[in-house]
Amino acid sequence: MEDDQLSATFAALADPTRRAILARLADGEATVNQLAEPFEMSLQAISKHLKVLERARLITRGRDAQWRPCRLQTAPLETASEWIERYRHVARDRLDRLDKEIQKLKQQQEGQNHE
Amino acid sequence: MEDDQLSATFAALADPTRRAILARLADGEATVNQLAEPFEMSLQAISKHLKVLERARLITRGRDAQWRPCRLQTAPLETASEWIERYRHVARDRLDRLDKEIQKLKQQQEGQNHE
DNA sequence: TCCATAATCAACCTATTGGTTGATCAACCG
DNA sequence: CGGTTGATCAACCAATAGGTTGATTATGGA
Repeated sequence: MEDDQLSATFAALADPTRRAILARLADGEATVNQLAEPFEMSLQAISKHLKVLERARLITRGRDAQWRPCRLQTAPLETASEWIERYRHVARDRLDRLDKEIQKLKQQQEGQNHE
Repeated sequence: MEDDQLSATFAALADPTRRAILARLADGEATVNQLAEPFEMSLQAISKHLKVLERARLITRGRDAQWRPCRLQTAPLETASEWIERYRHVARDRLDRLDKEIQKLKQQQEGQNHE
């Protein structure tokens, strides 16, 4: 896990437990115990996962008596998505240009055949 | 790093060196030495990064004499992007619904004030 | 006040990451 | 053939990840 924001976001997303937690939080706030309920592992392990998500700014935590409700933050997801889309599109556009060049070369070859 | 494809993709993206390599490959094929050139670290370290990217299916490698040209594969990027977008939208839609409910409650309150 | 509940802190353990250096393999070229 | 270049393999190392158990903190309720 690296120090920059984008690396922290992707590292946080690279664990299925944490992704499941985020998926749950997309439906609304939840406490630590509620989030831990579906998993086999200890509450402390979930607490550690939440700390990772918090440091990656993917969640924020409030205070309601002894409960600490977790809330999803979508801003880092947006940044991560933008990074991915950017390079997907660069690659796609490049392939499109290559395709056009090939078409052009084929046409030129056609022309030569007819001479 | 986990065994499932999505975890492997995100884990691969969680390193700035690997992201820079992918960014370079979005512009077209490159050999290991070409990819290593901008970095301070050893060629072997880059080779390891490429192995991570290959296992995550983010790149494929050909054979051209003693060169091993690397090529970007966008399919895993698409899957990763879809995962992120899905939960961003779930969260956004939920907030929209909450907003509408609040509007409705406000209107009801208005009505009561006028009785 | 005393106890139960929610959650975190602390110490520990094992496996993995991300880097190093040195040796090796594979292909071309004089 | 022998040397050079491109790249990987192997062994090693320090730091981190992801889990455990046990102790601790904070709040609410009888």
